[in-house]
Order: sequence, then structure tokens, then C-alpha cells
Amino acid sequence: MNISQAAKLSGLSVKTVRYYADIKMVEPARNIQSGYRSYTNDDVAKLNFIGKARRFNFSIEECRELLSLYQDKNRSSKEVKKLTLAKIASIDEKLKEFHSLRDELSHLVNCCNGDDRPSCPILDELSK
Amino acid sequence: MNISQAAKLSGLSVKTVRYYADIKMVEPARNIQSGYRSYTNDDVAKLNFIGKARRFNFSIEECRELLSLYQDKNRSSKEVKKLTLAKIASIDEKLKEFHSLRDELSHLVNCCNGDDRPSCPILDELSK
DNA sequence: TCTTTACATTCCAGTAACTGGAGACTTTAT
DNA sequence: ATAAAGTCTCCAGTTACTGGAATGTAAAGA
Repeated sequence: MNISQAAKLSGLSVKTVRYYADIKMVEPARNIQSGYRSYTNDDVAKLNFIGKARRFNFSIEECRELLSLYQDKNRSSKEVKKLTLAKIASIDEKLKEFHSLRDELSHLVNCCNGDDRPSCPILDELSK
Repeated sequence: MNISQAAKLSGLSVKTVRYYADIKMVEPARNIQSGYRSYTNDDVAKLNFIGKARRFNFSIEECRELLSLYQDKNRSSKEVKKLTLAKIASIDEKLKEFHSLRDELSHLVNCCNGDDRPSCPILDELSK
């Protein structure tokens, strides 16, 4: 199938699918006459896999790793679990950061009248 | 003072301070002989302000806005509060995303034996 | 004074993961 | 035959810096 159908089936944009070909993540065959990329169902399965992993916040390089584990019938589940645990840990860090950010900001907002006068505890805090 | 002291006092890197000059956020005077950037205490205060706002996850453009409010003695606190509330809302969205991501991933991890055998519920889920 | 060292300048490239657009070619529909 | 839709490659832009090269200036030591 052509790229637009592969994109539709995998839920990715044509640009993204072409990008994944460029970076050698999913390299389809080529139609010799037209030069058009020609995707198989297997290619689409890989695109799907990548799309899902990306939505799980795995980076492109991590996706590459997961993909090669996915295609290796002899891999151990230990390796996959390790990658996933690391991903969870990094998400936990981000969560912590964002939580404390949120707390500080909402504290500032609560202190601010939000009226037409210039006095503003938020700016006061930022300038300290 | 020269750029390295301004950097030190504001807790930013020299590169970053120079970058803020390039994008016209904090434009110091120049020493005519040497061409060196020459920072005042006021400039450092602005750098500080920006550094803090960045740590609060405000984008450069938002910092620009906050900075002009900060320098406008007649601004209303309403405007600042509005920006900050929008920032909190966007942080809340990210928090929600990361929370559900975390939950899904940790569910998968719990299902995975993590042994030397190839069977892996994580990859199974990604390939669905 | 000379030299070394530290600090400063500009400019270019790279980061992550795409996205948008131009110009050209192929396929499909009318 | 022509027009529209789909595809191709290549280049630039996004965010907020960071690293490095080549070059110039200032301060400190011999």
C-alpha cells in the first residue's frame, strides 16, 4: 500500500511516517517505476507499535530498542521490563517537578488580588 | 560588570545570558573599546526574574510578557494572575497525562515476569 | 615589556521529533 | 487531454539553549 494508507492505518501523519523511513525506523520497499514507498501489513504493525510506544513517552531511541526486542523472538522479558521501569522512574521525576511547580504557582495565585491595581505578589516573588 | 559576573549573580550560564541578549530580552550596554557587554544591577535583576520565571515553566515568550508587566509600574495584577492561571492549567494537563501514563505503564510492568523467557505482556500491549 | 592565561566576541552546528512548504513527478479521475 | 490528488526530495523552522572554532581583549606574572 502507499504511504497515505499506511499512515491512516497506523494513525500517524504521512509526514511522520516518511520521517520514520528517513531515520531508518520503518523502511518500506519502493515501487521501482514510481519511486513511491510501498508498505506491507508488517510495516504498518511496526508503525502502530512505534506510535503506541511514543504515546507512552518512549523516545525515538527507546522505540528503536523496543522495536528490536519486539522483533527478536528470543529476547527476554527482563530487558523490556528494565526499559519500562526506567521510563516510569523518569515519569515519576517529572511528576514530582510539576507537582511542586503547581503548588508554588497556585500559592502565588492565591495571594494575588487579581484586580486593577499594580500590587502583585506573583511579580514580587519572581523578582526576589 | 562583565558577562561572567552577571551570569554568576543571576545563576545562569554565560551562554544563556548571551542568548538572552541575542533575542533582545536583556540587552546590556557595550564597552566601546572592547565590545564587551556591560551589565548593570538592573540588568542582573531582570536576568534573575527571567531565570525564576523559566524555572516556573514559563516559556520565553511568556517571560517577555511577564517582564514587561514587571517593568510597567501601572500594570494591573489581574493580567499577571491571568497568565499564571493559564500556566497552572497547562501544568495540570501535563500532570493528568503523566499520571495516566504512569498508571498504564506500571500496570504493564506488574503483568510482566521480567525473566529470561521471551513472553512479555508489555510488548504484547504495544503491538496491539 | 613580554607572555601567558583568562575572559570575551561572533558565527555555525547540533539537540528532539517532527511540521510546513516549494517545486517536480506520477497516478487517477473526468 | 487535462485537472486533481497523491507522492517525491529537499530546505527551513520550531524551543531554548549548548558546544565548539577562530579570533580579539584584559589582567596577572616574570
